[in-house]
Amino acid sequence: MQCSKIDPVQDTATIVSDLRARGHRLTPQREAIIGAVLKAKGHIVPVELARAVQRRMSAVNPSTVYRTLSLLEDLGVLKHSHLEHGPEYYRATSQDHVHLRCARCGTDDDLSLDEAERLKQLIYAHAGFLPDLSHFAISGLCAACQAR
Amino acid sequence: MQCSKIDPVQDTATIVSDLRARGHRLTPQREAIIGAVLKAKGHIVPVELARAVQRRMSAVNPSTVYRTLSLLEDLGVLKHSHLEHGPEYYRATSQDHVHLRCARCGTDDDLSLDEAERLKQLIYAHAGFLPDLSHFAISGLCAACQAR
DNA sequence: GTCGTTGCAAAGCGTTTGCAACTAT
DNA sequence: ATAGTTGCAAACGCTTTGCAACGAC
Repeated sequence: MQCSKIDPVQDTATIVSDLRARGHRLTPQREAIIGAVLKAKGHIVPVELARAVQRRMSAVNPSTVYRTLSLLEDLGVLKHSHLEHGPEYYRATSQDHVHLRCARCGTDDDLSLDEAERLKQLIYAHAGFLPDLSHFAISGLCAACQAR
Repeated sequence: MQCSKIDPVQDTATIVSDLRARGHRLTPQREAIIGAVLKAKGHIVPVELARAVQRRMSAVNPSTVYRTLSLLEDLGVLKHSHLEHGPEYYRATSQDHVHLRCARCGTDDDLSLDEAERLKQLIYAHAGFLPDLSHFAISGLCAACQAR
């Protein structure tokens, strides 16, 4: 229930030395990609990053971008997210609800309408942002799987 | 621990008559696909549904499944979700945070750590489900865009 | 010079589309 | 008989992979 993770500032220098410590090399392409990654706020969508990098550096092959992203994941600079990969369609009749899916056992559950409403309020209280909860999935661990 | 879902029952019969009302036809393939859609709880991932249908009915072409899903969307049986399409990677150093993205203007915002923590608590209170908020994006409308 | 890295091209996967054959009505 | 539907094959966009050339060290 804690979320006090210290956020070590990750600068190019640190990443590059981690890279070298593992016997990897710094190439102009990697420099550009790392730069783009650090500049990105929030999430990183591979295709978009690939395009962004290519805009700055004429000819970086997409495969290089993909390979570098996965290298950065190995180095611990990036993490892969399965969270938002998912559903494409949902039943039109279903009311706003928040779907909970256990990442380990795959069990699905929903917040009650009341709980969903409170969640909505909580978010709305932040600068009046109105979330679209018409369909919403949150990944995590169910009680049973946490115990294991 | 179940929540009260008041899911207006959408049965095959209703869907089929809507279908016909629009001048569409009922084929064995569509029957199978509709059956699978109704059986699905929660979200529907096209590829998975396609495979599920093919398991039951030897030779349904994937394109038929895709076309039927989009037809069902036209009929209002399904809705398309853009919500969870997105990010693949996120910075490993970033703290748990909840990302808010305005669907209209694209502005990004984050809940404060405190707000994120309360959101986590709220979800945790439901059957002890521990959400993974390490990276999380919620779509909706920012205050400015609601006004427009 | 070594060996990690790159670009290229080909292949993979999910999805879309054109078209001729089929079939529910 | 008349459209709406289907399967097939081709095409598409994103991603991965094998391989030879390249270049950081």
